[in-house]
Amino acid sequence: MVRKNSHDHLADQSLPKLGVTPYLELMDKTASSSTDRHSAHLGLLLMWLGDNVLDVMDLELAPFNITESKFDLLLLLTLHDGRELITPSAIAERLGIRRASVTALLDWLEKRNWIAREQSSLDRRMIHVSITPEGRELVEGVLPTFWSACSSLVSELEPEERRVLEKLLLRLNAAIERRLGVGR
Amino acid sequence: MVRKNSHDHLADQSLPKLGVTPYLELMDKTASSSTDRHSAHLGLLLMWLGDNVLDVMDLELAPFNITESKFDLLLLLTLHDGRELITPSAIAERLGIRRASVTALLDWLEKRNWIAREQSSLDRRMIHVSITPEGRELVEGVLPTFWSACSSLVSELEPEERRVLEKLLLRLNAAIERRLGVGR
DNA sequence: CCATATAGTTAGATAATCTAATTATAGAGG
DNA sequence: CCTCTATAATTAGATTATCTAACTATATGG
Repeated sequence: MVRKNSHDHLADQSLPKLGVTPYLELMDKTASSSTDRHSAHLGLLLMWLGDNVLDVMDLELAPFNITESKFDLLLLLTLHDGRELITPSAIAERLGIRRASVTALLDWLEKRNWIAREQSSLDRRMIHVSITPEGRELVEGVLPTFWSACSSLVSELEPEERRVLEKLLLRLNAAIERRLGVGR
Repeated sequence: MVRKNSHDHLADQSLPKLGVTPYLELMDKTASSSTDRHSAHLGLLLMWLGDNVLDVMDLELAPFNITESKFDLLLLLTLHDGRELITPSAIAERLGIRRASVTALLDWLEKRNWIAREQSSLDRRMIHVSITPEGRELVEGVLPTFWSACSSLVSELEPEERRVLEKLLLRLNAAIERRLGVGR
């Protein structure tokens, strides 16, 4: 959600950076007694980081005129390509959104000729969604940037630190996916 | 972005969960030679986790009929309250969005009487934005849930692991904020 | 063969963003 | 003191990503 575009003049006025301290003071006054302060502090940090991470990714993909969500869908189609019949319903279930929302995404991608819809001959209520050669070409063009953007997120850390972080994030993510009922 | 609401029947058809392996295979084929595979893998995981973390937070705040973005703004006003003059321009700069977008957010919050606008007497082009007693009341009502939601994100980990994670996330976040030119 | 369930779409809404244009005010230079 | 330009905020109009509810077409079980 955070984005800063160049032109359009910004205010001279600017708010001083508070850092995390005022948040922690507020937490002391307002958190339930059953809430662990250290955990909440870490969770807050994780949320801020999550926000920033998604901003970086959208910023990196912006030059390709595609958002992370749409690219994610094309990647899904790429990875399942040829393996199973992909329907809008299945996509909706996987992405955790409504079928109507998938229709909108597919309309957008189809208009650019990156995906194709084909009526299933077995059950004519169903639509088979597939990525087109042009879609595959786009994905191929974007992927090197995508991977380097992923990698740049953690370039700050030493190899050993990355191994430690990976173990921790895997566990956190598994727990959260269980909670949300999603998963890739 | 991922949300699953109850009613509305979902497809029987469902895509098998692929896990991370096909992503890594694809990475081997499509990443630039200068991209470190382990880093990219970790970054991918960080992005997925970021997405899930934001979903959890919005899900936890949903019962209060406020989104994370709007709550974030109210929190900003709370923390700066009385300290400095807060203008729409300053908010736009801090949140990394345009002034026009801030106008829309403020309209929404003002309609609910959670913030107030007052023309500055020093420079009558400027608006002083402040949180109202009702706004403060809302924030107080939401904060216990907010902190417990933060804390729940990392409840999976042991205290020692949390300390390790905190050190790593602080460094990652500092680097990313520098890159995006944002910060709290 | 009909009732009901399912797949997908359409219509219409909301949220969060954007750009470009507009209005009002401030301030600087002649 | 007047005018020009810069700045603050808003408005108008657009896009993206979501939602719910209603609709259409098809399948299937009794």
